[in-house]
Amino acid sequence: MNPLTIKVACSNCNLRELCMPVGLSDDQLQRIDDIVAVRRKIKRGGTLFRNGETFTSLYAIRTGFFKTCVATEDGRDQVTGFQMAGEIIGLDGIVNDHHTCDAVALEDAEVCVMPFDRIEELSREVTALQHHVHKIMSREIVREHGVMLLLGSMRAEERLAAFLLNLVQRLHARGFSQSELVLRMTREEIGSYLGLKLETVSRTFSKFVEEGIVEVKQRHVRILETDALKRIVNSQQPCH
Amino acid sequence: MNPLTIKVACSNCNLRELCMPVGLSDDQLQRIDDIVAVRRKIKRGGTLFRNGETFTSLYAIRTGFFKTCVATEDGRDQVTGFQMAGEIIGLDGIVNDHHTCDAVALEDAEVCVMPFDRIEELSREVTALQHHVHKIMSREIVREHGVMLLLGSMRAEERLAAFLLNLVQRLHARGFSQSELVLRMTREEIGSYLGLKLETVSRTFSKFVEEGIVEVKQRHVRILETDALKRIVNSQQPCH
DNA sequence: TACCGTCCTTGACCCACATCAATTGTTGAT
DNA sequence: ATCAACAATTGATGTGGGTCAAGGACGGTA
Repeated sequence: MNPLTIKVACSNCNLRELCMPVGLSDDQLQRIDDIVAVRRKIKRGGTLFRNGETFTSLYAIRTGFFKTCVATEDGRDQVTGFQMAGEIIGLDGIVNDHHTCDAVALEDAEVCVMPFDRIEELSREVTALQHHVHKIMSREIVREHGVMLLLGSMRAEERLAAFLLNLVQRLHARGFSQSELVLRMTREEIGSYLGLKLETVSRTFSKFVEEGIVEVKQRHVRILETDALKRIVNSQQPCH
Repeated sequence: MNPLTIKVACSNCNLRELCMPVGLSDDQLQRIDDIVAVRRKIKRGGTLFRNGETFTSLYAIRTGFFKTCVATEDGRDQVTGFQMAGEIIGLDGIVNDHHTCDAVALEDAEVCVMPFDRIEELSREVTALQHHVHKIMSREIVREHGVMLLLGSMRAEERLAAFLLNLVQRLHARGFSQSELVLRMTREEIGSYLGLKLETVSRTFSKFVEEGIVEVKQRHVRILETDALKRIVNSQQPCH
């Protein structure tokens, strides 16, 4: 259940500026260190938590890549997000003390386990942490607004373009290329996230390739024309 | 800008159990009273806040009905939610100190203005309030997961059925009928929320009427067969 | 090197919903 | 009471993306 666990600290973590508030004193940083009880490794395909499981902690992704997905009783499921290093998952569990989605590792991953009662305790004392927690939750709400806009009003090409731009932008913020990326998820998972079938995702990739906007070799994607993707996203061409 | 404002208190508000944590001491309740600086009235069609405006406060709806919507640069917009008495809006503004959506009153409304810095201040001292704030934000995240599932994987009938069930359920929790409701929004707004065109919403209503599941007279809806709606929601009938 | 399972691509066909258009019902202002 | 503006319904037609099906590419394993 709880395979490899390692004791560690945030204060010297290179992802600190992504997970934690900035401008903390040494003393405050020290206390936050104590929140991260342990790290936990998840193998590719393994789950960090599942729908229905008791909520105890938030998780900061240290390495690896996750998807979160919700399901209906009748078996359909929907990918609600893809998360990468420095991002926080588990927020869904706070309301009812139970998780309402699954978090699945798309590659071998490692997360920092942050017991939520400890977070609440400390954020009563460290104002910057308190505000940071609020911001993280608000950011998730705003992100989901964007997904709703995408699902509710965009065409297939716009969705995929927006998806690619979002991914490279986040990767770039982590020091990776602005134009090249390796998809960690299948076409089907992309499709689920974007409200499309995997065939449509594949066809849309092919279309972008034909138009010289991207190069695609399986999961390796190189963006040749970022501007073209941006133009596609807000083109509003429900034509006729 | 700030039309009618009235000084009031939560402690004797009949919506208390919807907005506020339960089981507070008189002392704590007293202090929470002080958070709600003023109330504010919004006329039908007016906006509580707009995309881009500086974020200062969360708002608890006392009376009336709101929609929130986001927009793309190219003019499309997407209704992200409908909010009724006892619900909290404005959470989107926390991340960047600016609102990222519009909140529009669909009927004359009144909200309690809760300055967010005061909320943070007091929730450092009142644990129950702190936890309550976290729950409210988490609830919104979970709600949006549900909308993503709806937009990403449901058919028109399922979407409308889910929408109606969700509305009556929330109205019922506020003491209204389980089977009868008055829609405060247009077909177009419903469509925007559900990722459908207004004609499709209208046709789907008509279909439900033909099947004897509901009665519809303009915005008055009477649900005759709740179970039928429930069956439609998780029918997973992408046919054969 | 061969085999297998998984993932991806592509083509042919079809349908749910969008689009376009005409009409009617409702509300509110004068 | 009349009119204008808006909201809702309904029909005819079109199309974007779903569905079904076949084959190809790749990675892991023996």
